[in-house]
Parts: sequence; structure tokens; C-alpha cells
Amino acid sequence: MKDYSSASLDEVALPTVMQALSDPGRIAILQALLENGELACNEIPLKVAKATVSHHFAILREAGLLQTRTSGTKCLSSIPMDAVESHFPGLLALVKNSGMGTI
Amino acid sequence: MKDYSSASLDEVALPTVMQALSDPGRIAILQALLENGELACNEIPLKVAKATVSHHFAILREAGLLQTRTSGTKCLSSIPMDAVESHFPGLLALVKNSGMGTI
DNA sequence: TTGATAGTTCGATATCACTCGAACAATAAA
DNA sequence: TTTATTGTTCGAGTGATATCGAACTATCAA
Repeated sequence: MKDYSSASLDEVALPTVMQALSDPGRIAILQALLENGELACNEIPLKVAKATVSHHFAILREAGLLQTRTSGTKCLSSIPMDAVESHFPGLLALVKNSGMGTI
Repeated sequence: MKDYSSASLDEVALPTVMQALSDPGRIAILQALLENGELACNEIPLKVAKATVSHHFAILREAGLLQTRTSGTKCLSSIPMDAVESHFPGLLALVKNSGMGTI
């Protein structure tokens, strides 16, 4: 389908990561992935158009917070847990424990 | 001078905090405060106009990350460490350990 | 081959954020 | 009282971001 490229966290500064996490929809995406491990775009309940969802996934990839692999017509995304945890320890715990109501 | 009001962290959601931290200048402000405890606006070396600095301080206050008291013509700001640490554990460590070069 | 499914990309729009200079208010010092 | 210092507020310009529909590509299933 497409060869997805994520940013390496070595090259991502904190403001970029924070910017990526400043959208409630993207927080919801990460929370869903923390729960389920690996999900396709359409398996995450966001009330926005699919073009917007695709955009949010791209932002997260560019921040190094998402890795995506293709599988048939789907693209399955997950969080590179070890890399995120080593570069930004505690960040995922903050995301996980953030209750935000429904998006 | 002015009676500063900060947001209570009880009412601040994660995306708001992340948004506040998505600017390199504001990260620099927090880092300087982590180092020095309490500082006035003009004691933080940012290469932007003072109107902009004031704006950044306001954003941080609205995110509950800053408390400000007035002292003569100065206004001294500091981080409500305990509140931030209890609501968003690990957040300040991320800020502290983020090297970003000169702003 | 045809149709359905999954995402991306492309404009376009609307809103929000960063920045600044200028004018202002409040305090302190002379 | 006049002057200097500190920071805020306002208005405007500029750029970034969120969102969408529509068109497109790629894959799978009939």
C-alpha cells in the first residue's frame, strides 16, 4: 500500500512530541493503542472524517510515537514502546492515565 | 500590579498541558524555573519581545503550570511542583531532561 | 473484471497560535 | 512629581493546524 516512515526519536525534540500530543483525538489514538497493542485506522473510534484520522496518524508517526505496517488493505499501527519509554520516560503513563471523556 | 490567576490542575486536561509545552520558548521558561525556583519575566533569556514573553507566561498559567506573585514592579513566577507532580507525574522530569540548544 | 474496503493526497476553508510594536498601568526611585 | 522599570493589553500580520469532501491508489473478494 505504502511504505510508512516514522521519525526516529533521536531526532525528535520534546516540543514536537508535545505538539503531537496536544490534540485530544491523537491522545485517544494512543490510548486505544496502549490498550490494544496494534490497530488499524478505522478501528479507532474518532468522530472525524477519515482524511482527518489519516492526518493525525501521520502527525504521530512524524513525532516518532507510532510505527505502521501494512497488511493487505489495512495499515496496522502500534507504539514503539521501548523507544518512547527510553527517550521520554513516563510519557506513555501520562497518556494512559489521562481521562478525557469521549472524543 | 495585577492579581494573577492560574488554572487549577484539576480542571486542566492533558492536551492543554501538552499544548502549553509544545513551544520551545515555554519549555525554556520551565527549565529556567526548575533551575532557579522563582524568576521574573525578564530574568529568563528568550529572544522574543516582552509582549511575547508575557504571552508565554500567560499560557503556562492557564495550563496550571505556573504560579505568579507580584513583588513591586516585578512579578515572580514559579512552578507549583507538588500539584504538577501529583497530577502529571514525571512531566517535569521530561522537561528538565530535554536538551534543546539555545532558544 | 467488477466491486468493496482501507487509507492517502489534494485543495479549500476556518480557526488558532506566535510574534511584534505601541500604548497603557503600576510600582519604585530620584 | 518626574522618570525609569516591569509587565500587560490591544491590534494586526503572519503562519500553522484541524477539518472536510472528493478524487485517487492499492488490495482483496466475488
